[in-house]
Amino acid sequence: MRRILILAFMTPFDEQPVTTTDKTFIQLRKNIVEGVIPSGLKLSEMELSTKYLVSRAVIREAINRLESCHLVERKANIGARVVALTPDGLVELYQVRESLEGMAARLAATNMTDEEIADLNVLLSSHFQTVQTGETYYQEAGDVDFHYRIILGSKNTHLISILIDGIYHLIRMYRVQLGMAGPRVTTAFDEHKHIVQAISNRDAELAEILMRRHISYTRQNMQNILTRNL
Amino acid sequence: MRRILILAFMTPFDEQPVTTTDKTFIQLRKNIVEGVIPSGLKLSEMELSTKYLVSRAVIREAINRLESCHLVERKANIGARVVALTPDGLVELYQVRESLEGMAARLAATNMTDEEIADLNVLLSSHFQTVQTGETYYQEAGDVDFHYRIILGSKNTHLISILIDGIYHLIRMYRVQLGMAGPRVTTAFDEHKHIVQAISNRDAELAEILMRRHISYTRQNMQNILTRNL
DNA sequence: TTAGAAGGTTTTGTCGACAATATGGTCGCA
DNA sequence: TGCGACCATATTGTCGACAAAACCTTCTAA
Repeated sequence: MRRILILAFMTPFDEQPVTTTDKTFIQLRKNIVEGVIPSGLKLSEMELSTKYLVSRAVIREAINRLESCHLVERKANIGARVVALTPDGLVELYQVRESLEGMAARLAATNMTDEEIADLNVLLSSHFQTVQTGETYYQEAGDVDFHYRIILGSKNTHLISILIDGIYHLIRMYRVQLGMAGPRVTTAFDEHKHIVQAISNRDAELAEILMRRHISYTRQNMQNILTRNL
Repeated sequence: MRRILILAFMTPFDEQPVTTTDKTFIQLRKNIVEGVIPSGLKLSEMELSTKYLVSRAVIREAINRLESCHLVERKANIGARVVALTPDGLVELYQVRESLEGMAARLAATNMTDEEIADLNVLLSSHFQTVQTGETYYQEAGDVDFHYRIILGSKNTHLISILIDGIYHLIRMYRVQLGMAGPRVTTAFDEHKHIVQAISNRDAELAEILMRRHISYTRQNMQNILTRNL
């Protein structure tokens, strides 16, 4: 049930949009992450308000939220534009991600309930099956779900907020727009497995080390693709 | 010149307020951090707009920014209230801080220019002198300045943003409202000195270890005071 | 020809009013 | 007496218009 939502919208978290601003924000974010609104573009409030059939106030508030996610940059009296994707930016982003998700894995090894860990193992099994079928879209969703569960398992609200509200959409933006369908998916599975084992053993230090290494590999992989494409 | 600003407003960074929203946001943030607007209070948009002599739209946007800093929590159709300060929240906050500032110190050891490191040593010396005079207000400002320089020295925009825009005001809120005038100031000086030495030697690993330890000590100190006060 | 100023145009910032939702109190009923 | 529905009130969400700032074009002068 919950996974269906994940696959459908790729916004795995119960951020139920209640106001029109919420809906507009989520729609804009989706379009930016997926490149429908291209990187670097100036966001005109008037234009967007006619396009999305809402008032300028709604657009303004949505843009403010996008700025909080670091998906757009805003200058007073000038306007907002979608962030540029650069190799340096990718490195900076992954430096932060490595540190924070390493920490998340460490905390998760201590703070996840036995039930949550059991669920994580179930997820890993189902992930293993889809890996064998070779459906990259499902793999991507599975990967995101895996990381999200560990982040939530840290039980640290600040950490969760920084990662999920703050940098995960940007990570996905790099992935999608650089065309990372991922030759690394199958190898990443083994890394996931070892991380889950460490968490199951409540080995916090090892979980952190393995997670950092896992993300470091991912970064190297992305950098390779990035330089190859340039 | 720059330090005068720091001492005057305790907002050490060139966030020049240009719009009235900027000014209102900064004013509200200051009042929340310093407890003039008490923790847990509901923020009424109408009330604030009459109090600060600006329109509701300005207040709304300011509140949105406060939410981005995690200084208020907002619920759709209900409203925003100032965050509560709890022992658990403090621990979570410092877990994140330790990880991120440790990383900042590591990156700073690599990325700071020789000139910036020289400036940091100058700051340390002047800090040493003020420590001897025993002026806690200056000491606090000096401490903040020290940490800010290292954070900026990391040259990682995400890290800088998360720490300075995101969690530093909340840290200061805990400090101010728990009355941390700080018996730890003088001992902290030695820790600062060793961190600067590591950075001067371009020893990234050591800088991270020392910074993490420094922040861990600070956390323990605050937890002691917090439990003592309860 | 180019640099700079002036004015018109476009865009963002701010405002007050209306619509929709939540809150609080009262009444009725079991 | 206690619980739930209903209505009045208050608060937030959304909108369109006005004010102010940035931009673009054109014109002038060195």
